[in-house]
Amino acid sequence: MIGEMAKTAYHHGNLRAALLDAAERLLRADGVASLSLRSVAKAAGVSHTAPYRHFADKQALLAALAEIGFARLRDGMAAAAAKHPGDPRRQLVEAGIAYVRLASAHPELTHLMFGGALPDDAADEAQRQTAQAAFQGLVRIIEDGVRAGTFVDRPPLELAVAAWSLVHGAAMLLTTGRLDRTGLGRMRAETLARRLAQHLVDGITAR
Amino acid sequence: MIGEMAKTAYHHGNLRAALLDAAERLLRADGVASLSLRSVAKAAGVSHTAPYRHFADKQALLAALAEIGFARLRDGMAAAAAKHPGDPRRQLVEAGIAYVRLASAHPELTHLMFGGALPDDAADEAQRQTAQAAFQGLVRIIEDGVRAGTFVDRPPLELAVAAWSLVHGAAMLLTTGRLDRTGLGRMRAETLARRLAQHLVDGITAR
DNA sequence: CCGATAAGTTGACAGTGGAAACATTCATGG
DNA sequence: CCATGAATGTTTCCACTGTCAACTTATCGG
Repeated sequence: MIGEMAKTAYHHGNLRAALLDAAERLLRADGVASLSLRSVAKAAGVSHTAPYRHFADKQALLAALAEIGFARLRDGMAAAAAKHPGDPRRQLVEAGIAYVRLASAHPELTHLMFGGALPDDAADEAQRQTAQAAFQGLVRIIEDGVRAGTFVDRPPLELAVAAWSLVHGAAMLLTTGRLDRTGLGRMRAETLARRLAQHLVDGITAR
Repeated sequence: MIGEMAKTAYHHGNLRAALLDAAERLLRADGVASLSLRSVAKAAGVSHTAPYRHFADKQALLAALAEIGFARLRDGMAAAAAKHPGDPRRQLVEAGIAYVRLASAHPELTHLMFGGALPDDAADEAQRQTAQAAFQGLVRIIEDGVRAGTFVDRPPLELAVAAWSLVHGAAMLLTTGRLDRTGLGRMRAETLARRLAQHLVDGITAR
């Protein structure tokens, strides 16, 4: 522990992490619309331009926050796969549940990650890679399932996109309150996810 | 044509519609992040506070814009159902295609409608009803299919939410560029939608 | 015709993201 | 051990934003 953690102990200690932490709290509390760089700085106890020593601009901070979310997603996918080794169908359902659960536990962060609030190219390379890794968790489950003959003989990518779309759509509809009027909005996110995922698994199971 | 169109012909002609039109153009061009009320007003050729004569605030204008999008979605769902009368499976696939096509034709508007940019309660009652009507298009297709024994005997609402989630997720992933790295991103939206929808239709078809 | 009112304008204000110039602190090699 | 340069943080400033209040103008019903 000589010099490797150099970045962490300057003036503030570890402002970068503190800013991301404050930003996530404010995001959860007030939504992305009313999250200002200045409020983040204030919450972290620094001046309103201090963040610029750690992030190129506001978008960069939000992108870093989004990447944290993608990393959680990636870990959730991996954990779901590890939970039912050798059983791709259960793995897939479990992954779907994890996806929806994470999203509904952090709705505002999810909207930041996927809502297009990052105007377009704001996604840096690191973020894209982390997001890709999360998706690969699904792809791997499905590749295994196709190889084992559990799932239909279709391009695994296509099946993975179908699965991803389903759980992603459910997550987004849930977290934006679009299901509130349907009577299913009050269902526990996990329960809903399990039922929806099961329909797709039925659809892609080899017959 | 005496007095019923009273609201349309004052000073500007029909500023409300002109504002929504300008807003949609700017939205498409620059994204939601850089869409300012002032730029909308300028594009419509009026002063920067003129919009307040027609919308309570910026959120209200955006909400009205979103409702236009939901109305298109509702009409698209209805048209898809009308295209294959008596064949719920094709109706459902067609509805999915229409959904994804509309979204990828108007990505920024889609993000406005679903991305959580309207902070929370900004959805007025009219908008919620229009959105609900769009969803009902799906529900009706599925109710018919369940009644006819085409689809599995599950609550139609549950099946409809599954279908909605799938196409909605596909639309969001497509329009946020999340599929670009997968190799399926370049596929025509309609083709992708058809394949994905087919998997779900397979899943909910009675066996 | 005329007054009420809807529609649009002008000017102000606080809050925002960001740039520039300045100040402070650290970590290190002479 | 300490000066020096880079990393970190602050102050000040600016253009722009959403919104409010007060004002002007066009329109329509009596």
